[in-house]
Amino acid sequence: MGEATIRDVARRAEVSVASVSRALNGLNNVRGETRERIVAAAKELGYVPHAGARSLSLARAHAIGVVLPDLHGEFFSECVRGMDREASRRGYVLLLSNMHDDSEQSAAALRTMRGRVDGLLVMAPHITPESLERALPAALPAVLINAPGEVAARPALRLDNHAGAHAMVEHLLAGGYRHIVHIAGPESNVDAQERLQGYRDALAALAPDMPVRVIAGDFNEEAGEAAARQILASHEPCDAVFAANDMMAIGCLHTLRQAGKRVPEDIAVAGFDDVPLARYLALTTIEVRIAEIGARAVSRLVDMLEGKGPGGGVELYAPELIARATTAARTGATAHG
Amino acid sequence: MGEATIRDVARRAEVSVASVSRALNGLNNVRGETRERIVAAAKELGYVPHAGARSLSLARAHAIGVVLPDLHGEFFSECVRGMDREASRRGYVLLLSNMHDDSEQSAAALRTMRGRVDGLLVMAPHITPESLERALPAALPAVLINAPGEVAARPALRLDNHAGAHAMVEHLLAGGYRHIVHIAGPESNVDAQERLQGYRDALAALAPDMPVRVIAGDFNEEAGEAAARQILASHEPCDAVFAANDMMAIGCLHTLRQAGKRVPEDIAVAGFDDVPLARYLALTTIEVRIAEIGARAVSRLVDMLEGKGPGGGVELYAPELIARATTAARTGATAHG
DNA sequence: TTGTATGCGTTATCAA
DNA sequence: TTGATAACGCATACAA
Repeated sequence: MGEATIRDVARRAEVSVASVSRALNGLNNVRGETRERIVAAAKELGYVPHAGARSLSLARAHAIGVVLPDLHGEFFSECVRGMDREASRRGYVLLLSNMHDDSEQSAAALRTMRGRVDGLLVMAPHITPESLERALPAALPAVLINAPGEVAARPALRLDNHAGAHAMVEHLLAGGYRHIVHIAGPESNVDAQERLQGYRDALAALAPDMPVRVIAGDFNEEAGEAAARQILASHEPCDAVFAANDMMAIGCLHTLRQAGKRVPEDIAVAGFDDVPLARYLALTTIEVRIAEIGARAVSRLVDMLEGKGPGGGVELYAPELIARATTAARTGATAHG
Repeated sequence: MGEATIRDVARRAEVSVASVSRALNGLNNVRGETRERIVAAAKELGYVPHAGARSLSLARAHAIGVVLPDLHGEFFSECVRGMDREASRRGYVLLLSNMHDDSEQSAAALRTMRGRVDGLLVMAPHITPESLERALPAALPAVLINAPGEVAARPALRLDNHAGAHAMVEHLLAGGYRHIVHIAGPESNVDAQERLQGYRDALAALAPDMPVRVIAGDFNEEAGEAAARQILASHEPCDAVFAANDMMAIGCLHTLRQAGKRVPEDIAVAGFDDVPLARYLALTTIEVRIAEIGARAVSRLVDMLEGKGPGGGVELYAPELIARATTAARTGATAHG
């Protein structure tokens, strides 16, 4: 009942399995006529090599394990899309596993990868370096994406959140905004941490006299709405909001407008990520080319696997600011407002 | 250098590999004291079973191959998320492969799955049943999602596009709209075909005196923009547009508004899919619970693999209409206009 | 150029 | 209760 094996092909072509293997793998030490017979037999039987057996024999699975957290939709798919594109280009398959917040589950996810993949791509913005290092099989090559801190000299790709946040604060100041409030992401999330720090540092460097004001959030839209209500209720001045991601910015935007505020005339709003929604709402944000990062991560990992590169080092990806209507410059504003 | 194998554990515990296998797999025919020694040795060596070897021996990989087309972002991720959730719940891993339009690549994608997975989940709204049947390994259980036609009695999950489109036309007519134009999706896409047919059938059944007018599209925003321009330039009456998906509806919506049309006062607009954007633009649409479909597909496949179900048959998923502002009822409208 | 035999890491069968 | 050993499907060193 099962599929044809290499032995069936050998029998049909009246040769040994070794010859079949050689012929089908394109080795040159096989006579032309023999090869033809083998190829014909394989075709007739619809023979497809058993990848599992093959990888056991070769000690290469030509598969890459991908461990991602529960990302926001668009982000997740774009990342996987970029990875898949590069992986299939280089002859690898992707083994996917969502990593849930539970670090126990994460470890289990990593374990099931053993013996199925040649290397790992791990995005873990919320796991401590220590527990990540513990869960990561030492012998398995891995590329880390947006992991906090340095993990055991593993090659890593990181979004330059700090630079992005810095650029955004600079942009707002240049537009004439002075009292910039930051809605932060989850404290345990390294992206959120770096964006917050970028905000702080930019303010300290470019407008040291202006107040630093941070409202806690969790990357969800509701947090943005709550922050907006807090800002509206407060008596402290605020002419611009910089949220740590677009979803919070969007929630904030809506709540402000519903309360009768004009954006950006009364108060500017900016986000981070450039989700598709951002374009439609004309929300100023920071573009994160996540698909590109995913593809690059695969490329680096495959280079390692094939001994083509040293692998080491952290690569930083600079995101780009997309200025839109929600932060249009105040009339008469100058760069040094 | 490599990871510890079962033999290393056996050596360390001073038992045979057979005992190690038994102990670690929870068989009861192993003495308590022996089991403890084995477990201890495994832990000390950080032993993790080699899934590849295991699946070769068991003839079960505990992996599911997922072949998806190049879906719109949110759709793709939601689908995979639903699948992953159910798969990990039932102890399976997902092997992912984007299937590009090229049917050659698709066949290749399916081939690389052989020997790695126990079953297949295939979403192929744009491949003919014949070529899909040809590419599908006969011996591999598979569940089809939104595949055109019946493929070799494979169990299938399908979105009831026809019912969704029908419901939308009914909704528009009830709102007092009479001249409803449909912007179709790609001709080769079965979802698009069914939505178009639903539109035709609903109109024929509920408003046979009203004109059927279809503008060709391709599911992209630009097609919606082009359709809007066509509608604006035309002298034929049109008070509602029903696009085969949200992206085209959104493109249409923007172009109409930019041309000074009021929506829905001058012309109503509706889509299909309920992408996140739709909510923000208050676009009436049809909600497609794609994650649920993905999870259900996994569930059915695993049932088949574990002999728990017959598997056969086509399951239809009824989508739900989400009425929003872009199709608000005309003042004074009645259900029978 | 071809075939034989061994190993990849596991599980399962059969004896002991 | 344990151990030796034959699969699983393939690739490859070595012989012929």
